[in-house]
Amino acid sequence: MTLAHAFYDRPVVEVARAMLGCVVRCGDTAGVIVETEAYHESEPACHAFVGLTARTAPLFGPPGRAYVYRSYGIHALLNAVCDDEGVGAAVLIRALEPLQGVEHMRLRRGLERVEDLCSGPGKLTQALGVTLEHNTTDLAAGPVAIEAPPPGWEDVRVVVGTRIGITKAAELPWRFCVAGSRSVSRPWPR
DNA sequence: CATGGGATTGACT
DNA sequence: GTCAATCCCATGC
Repeated sequence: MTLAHAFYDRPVVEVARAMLGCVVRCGDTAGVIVETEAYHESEPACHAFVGLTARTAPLFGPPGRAYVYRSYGIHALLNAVCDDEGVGAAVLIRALEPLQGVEHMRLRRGLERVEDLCSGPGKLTQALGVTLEHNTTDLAAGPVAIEAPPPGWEDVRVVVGTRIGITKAAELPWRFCVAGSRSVSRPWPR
């Protein structure tokens, strides 16, 4: 069962935390979200900080859509657009624990270790086959879909920390990890 | 129209 | 620990 649009239509920090334990599915591959970060137009680390442009338009669109963009000219990064339409905000999905289609992930990644398949925002898109083509697609309907937590993932313990890889507004505690997961992009903060 | 800088990763010292 | 790869796009002249 995919998450309804209403799930995303609330403050982005709240959604970022609630997305832990949920499932991202694309084709025959799927994984459980174990790390997220929140981004909001009010702070300069968010792409939407510069206002409405061709690039940032998806961020201001209706909640529950995907925002996929190219990072460092190489990687595709997957976000879920949140908050009311007209507000630029999204949750960056930073890491998954592989759930289904592990062999397909290994093929796409060229790696064997399960912990290395989706332990980073650029890694998980490669493992699941998420590309820029999926930008603005509906996360409640697919082809990239987000589903409610499977059994055992409904009430995960959460660790909060500061966001990674940014230079602006780096002090905000808007990074959320599942405590104890070995698939996070970096060791969870203490 | 030219330029600079990333919400990263993997290879290498 | 360091560093290059690589390209879109926001910004400034």
